[in-house]
Amino acid sequence: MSTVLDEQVPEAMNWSTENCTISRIMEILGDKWTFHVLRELFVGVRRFEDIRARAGIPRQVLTERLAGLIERGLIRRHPYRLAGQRERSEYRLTTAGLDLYPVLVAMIQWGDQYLPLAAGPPIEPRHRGDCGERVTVTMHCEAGHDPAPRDVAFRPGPGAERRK
Amino acid sequence: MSTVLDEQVPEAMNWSTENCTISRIMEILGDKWTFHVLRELFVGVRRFEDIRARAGIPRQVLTERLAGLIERGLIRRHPYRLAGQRERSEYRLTTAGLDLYPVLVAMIQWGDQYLPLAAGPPIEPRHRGDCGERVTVTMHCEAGHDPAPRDVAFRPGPGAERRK
DNA sequence: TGGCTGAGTCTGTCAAGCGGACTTATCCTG
DNA sequence: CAGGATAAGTCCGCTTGACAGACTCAGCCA
Repeated sequence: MSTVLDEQVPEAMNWSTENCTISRIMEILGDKWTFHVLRELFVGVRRFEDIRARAGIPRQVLTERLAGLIERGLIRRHPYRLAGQRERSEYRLTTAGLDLYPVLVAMIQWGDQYLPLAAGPPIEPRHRGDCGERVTVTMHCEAGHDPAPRDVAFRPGPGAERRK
Repeated sequence: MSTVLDEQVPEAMNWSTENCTISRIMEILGDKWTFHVLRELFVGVRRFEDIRARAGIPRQVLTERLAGLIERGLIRRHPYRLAGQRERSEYRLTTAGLDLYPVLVAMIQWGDQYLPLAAGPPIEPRHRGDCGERVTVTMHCEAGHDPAPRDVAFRPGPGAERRK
């Protein structure tokens, strides 16, 4: 069933994609290996060899992705020294990196719903310390509602630019 | 400043990455073009040529990404016909696709904080209809707290597998 | 002195992305 | 009916990046 329509241009067609927030984030995160690296750091694996072996990343790619994440300010190098060994580096999330938590939690939540495993979720975000309960993300608006996905829409904001 | 430590293995090292939820999602989303396509669909741009031109995707890549998203169930083809033209296809988000809203909102929220534009956000998630207020995501745990990023940790869940 | 180890660098191969040209199907106009 | 327009692709050759596997380097230990 196809409906005959008069041309009705979606509002978004008038706005540029040049400065879109999603694009600018994708410059940083838009790559599967970067996300694998972040996952390792989020679960506490911080050393080159450990990350490489667990995530299965080619060494060269890992080197390059770590450098990119440092440059973008999501992680920092932190020297450490095991007893009887020379000093080496590990990589830790900065505050900016840690603030990606809601993104990761939202993804895991989606994955648990749409790509579930018979055995249950392999990884769970939890409130640290005494509480220990599961953590989820929800959307809510400034008027205090909790809108469902269908009730949310992306609109151009003050920084939107018209297209040429 | 580096501290001398005894070897202390992060707990995550014991768990397999094979079935990790993040990895499985990255099979679907872990690619910058896929995200660009989703952005277009989320803002209401649904036709091949419009998506291609706005996102700057090579045609071949777009064809392939749309096919992948259909196969994964995030979007569906929907025939339409403009007055005086032949029938063509457009692409729409399924419920599974729409349920990525919290992920996109979380990303935009991060981007607005760490990659801000002088002119303000170019795109804003808003509650549709009468309300119209800005939408944000927050993390909260089942005990009713709203933990900060530093107070959240990923732990192995029931589906976690030990590493070989 | 020689060996071990973590953290890389180097090298050649191969798949993927890329821009630009071409194709196809259907509609409208003359 | 011929010709032109257009959306949605496909085809082509070039270049870039991923990849596996070998090699390097620095400091520690025996």
